[in-house]
Amino acid sequence: MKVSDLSAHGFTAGILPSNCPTRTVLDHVTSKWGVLVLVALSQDTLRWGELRRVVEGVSEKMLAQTLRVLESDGFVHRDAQPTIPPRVDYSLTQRGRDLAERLLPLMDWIADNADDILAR
Amino acid sequence: MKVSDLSAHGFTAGILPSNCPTRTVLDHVTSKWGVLVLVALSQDTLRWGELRRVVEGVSEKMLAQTLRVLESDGFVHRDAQPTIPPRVDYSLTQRGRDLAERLLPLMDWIADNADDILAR
DNA sequence: CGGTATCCCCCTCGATACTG
DNA sequence: CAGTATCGAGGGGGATACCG
Repeated sequence: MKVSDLSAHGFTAGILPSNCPTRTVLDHVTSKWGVLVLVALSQDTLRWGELRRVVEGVSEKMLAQTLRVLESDGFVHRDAQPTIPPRVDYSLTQRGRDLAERLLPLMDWIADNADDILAR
Repeated sequence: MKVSDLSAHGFTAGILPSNCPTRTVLDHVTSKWGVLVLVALSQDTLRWGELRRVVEGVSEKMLAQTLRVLESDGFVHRDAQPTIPPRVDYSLTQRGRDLAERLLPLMDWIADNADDILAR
C-alpha cells in the first residue's frame, strides 16, 4: 500500500507509526547531510576529498558518519584502493540510483522555487 | 539550471553553497517532522488534534513549530474559526501541493523498500 | 480545543588533534 | 589522501504546566 493512499483508505489515525522502518530510512535519507551527499553522487563517482568540497560545509566527521549510514543502507558503494596514497571512490548502488531518481525532482523543484519561497 | 545538471555542466566544486536559499528550504522540508506533516496533509485537510494523532509521536511544541515554518514558507494554510471551542483546519496551499507531488513518490518508494533496506 | 511558556536534558554537530 | 578520536558547546526537542 502506498503512503499516498493511506488516508483514502480510512487510516485517519496513526499513519507511519513511530519506530517503523519507513521512518528510520526517512531519517537516514533526510539527515542533515544525507540528501546533499546522495545528490552529489547522483551524477558522478566522487572521491572522499571531492565529496568534501562538493558538499560545501560538511565536516570530516559528518561526512564519514553520513557515508557509513548510506553505505549500510545499501545506497552508496565504497571502493577503497589499497594504494599509497590511498584512493577511495564513492558511488551510488542501483538502490541508491532508484532513490536518487525520486530525490532529484524534489531537489530541482526546491532549487527552482527557493527564492520565491523565502521572499517576504 | 537543475541540480541534476550541475555536475554535467562541470560544477565539480561547490554545488549548493552553504547558506543558500535552496539549503534553507531543504532544511525546512526535511526537518524532523516536516515531511510527515506535509504527507499527512497531502490528502486531507486536518484539524490540529487530528494532525497530532496522525503524525504519531510529535509533541505539541514540535507540531506548532513545524506548522509555523511550513506556513511561513507558504506550504500550509491555517484556517482558524473563532468559535467556542476553537476549530483550526490545516491544509496544503497550491505551493504545498506542488511540493507534495514530488514528496509522495519518494515516500512511497521508501515505504515500499524500507524493510529490505534495513534487513541485515 | 488549540495552542504558549518554561525548564532542562541529551545528542547532534563542529573544531581540533592525530594516524596509517 | 582518507579517515578516526576526543571534547565541548549549542540547540533541538521532550515533558510539564498553564491559558483563551
